[in-house]
Amino acid sequence: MYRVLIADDHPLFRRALREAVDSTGEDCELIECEQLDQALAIITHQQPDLLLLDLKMPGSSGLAGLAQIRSAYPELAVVVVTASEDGTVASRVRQLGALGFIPKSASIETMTQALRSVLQGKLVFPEFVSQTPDELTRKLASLTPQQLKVLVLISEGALNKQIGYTLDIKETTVKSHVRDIFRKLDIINRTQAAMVIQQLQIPD
Amino acid sequence: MYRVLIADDHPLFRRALREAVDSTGEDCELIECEQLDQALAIITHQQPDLLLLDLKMPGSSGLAGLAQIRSAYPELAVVVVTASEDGTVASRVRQLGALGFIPKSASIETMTQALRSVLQGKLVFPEFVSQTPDELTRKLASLTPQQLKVLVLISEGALNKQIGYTLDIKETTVKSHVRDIFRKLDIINRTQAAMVIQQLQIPD
DNA sequence: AGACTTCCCCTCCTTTAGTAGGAGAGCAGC
DNA sequence: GCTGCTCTCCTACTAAAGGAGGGGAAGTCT
Repeated sequence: MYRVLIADDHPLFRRALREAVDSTGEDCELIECEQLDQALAIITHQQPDLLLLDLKMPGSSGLAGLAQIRSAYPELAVVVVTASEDGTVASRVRQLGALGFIPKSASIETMTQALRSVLQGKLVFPEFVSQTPDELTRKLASLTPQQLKVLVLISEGALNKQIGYTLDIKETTVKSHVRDIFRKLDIINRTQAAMVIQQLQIPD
Repeated sequence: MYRVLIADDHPLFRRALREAVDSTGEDCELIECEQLDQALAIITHQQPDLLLLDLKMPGSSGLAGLAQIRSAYPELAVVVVTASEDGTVASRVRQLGALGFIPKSASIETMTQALRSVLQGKLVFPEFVSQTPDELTRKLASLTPQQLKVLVLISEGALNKQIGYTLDIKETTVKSHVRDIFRKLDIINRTQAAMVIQQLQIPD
């Protein structure tokens, strides 16, 4: 009995994913949400076994969300389902520890088969996915969950004080995180930090 | 007798553009360059009548470069030639005052015809180009040439001091420009300024 | 000539950012 | 137990950013 969370802002596509999950023949309880922060809340409280994640959702499009989830819940199995066919995106998804990458152009049957493979413990990625590690992704994966949260808020133009308020920590703590982030990403100020996140966005 | 500057980093495509210009039947002197800063230098010193500009060149991909050129040399005729087929990009190009938008997928004959039309004073844009003004582009177009230079440097993570050194102006002057930029763009800090530029990047 | 814009520079001031170094609590794994 | 990691918070400091306001020079446009 698996608990599966589908995170996608598109209702029709959620339906397609439901079908694909049902067709695997596994006994699955389905949960759905439309936004990344909803997904994070559900993961915390309901502890699903598998997450089907769209990379482009309102509020947070890109790999930062995946990095946050993977960092905070390393035991959770994640399969990325996205409209992007980009090879760079797929290999970064792999590097961040996702178990599969399914293009939205795939048929329901293909998705079903891919999900079956993942549930059997196999990795499911397109052949063209590069194996060579990406520097940027590697650095991103080295950040702790809290550091990723801070980084995302920096990239939204937030002040340290605002970040502290949002995460309910002191501004001095924020500064500590910021300094550690700079060191890990090998940058010197928050403007550059913001651009790291921007580079991980998924183009429309 | 027209002086035409071709700014594109792809040699084969520059050749195609040369052919297209030659085929117009106009008497044209051709100049070529591969990077945006080269283009800016050539415009300053050789004062071409027409610029064929690729949006994606090493160093500066996106609409910021076009905005800089349009702002600094409003009399120069610019035709954007790009691999992007995106409608948003095309309408922004139009809003920034370019005279034409030619997809790289077009045939040489199509390009030739488009260039003829532009030389006759016509605007050449795909039909799907939206007419409704884009807020972001409107704000960007309101910046002075120097402010655009400062904005681009901000988006590269440069300090005010570095910007002053690069543009050979005092840091206090940089601060004045920065403040004016914030007011025009309706933002409050340089991190947000950097993301404005990032949003105008051309996706790969 | 007058109005206007742009650019440059200035002072004075407050706030924010960033550096350096340390330290305690909690928690997982060995 | 011990180690290591993470998160938290602290002090004290320097550097950078940002706000308000003004002023002068050069050019353009009417």
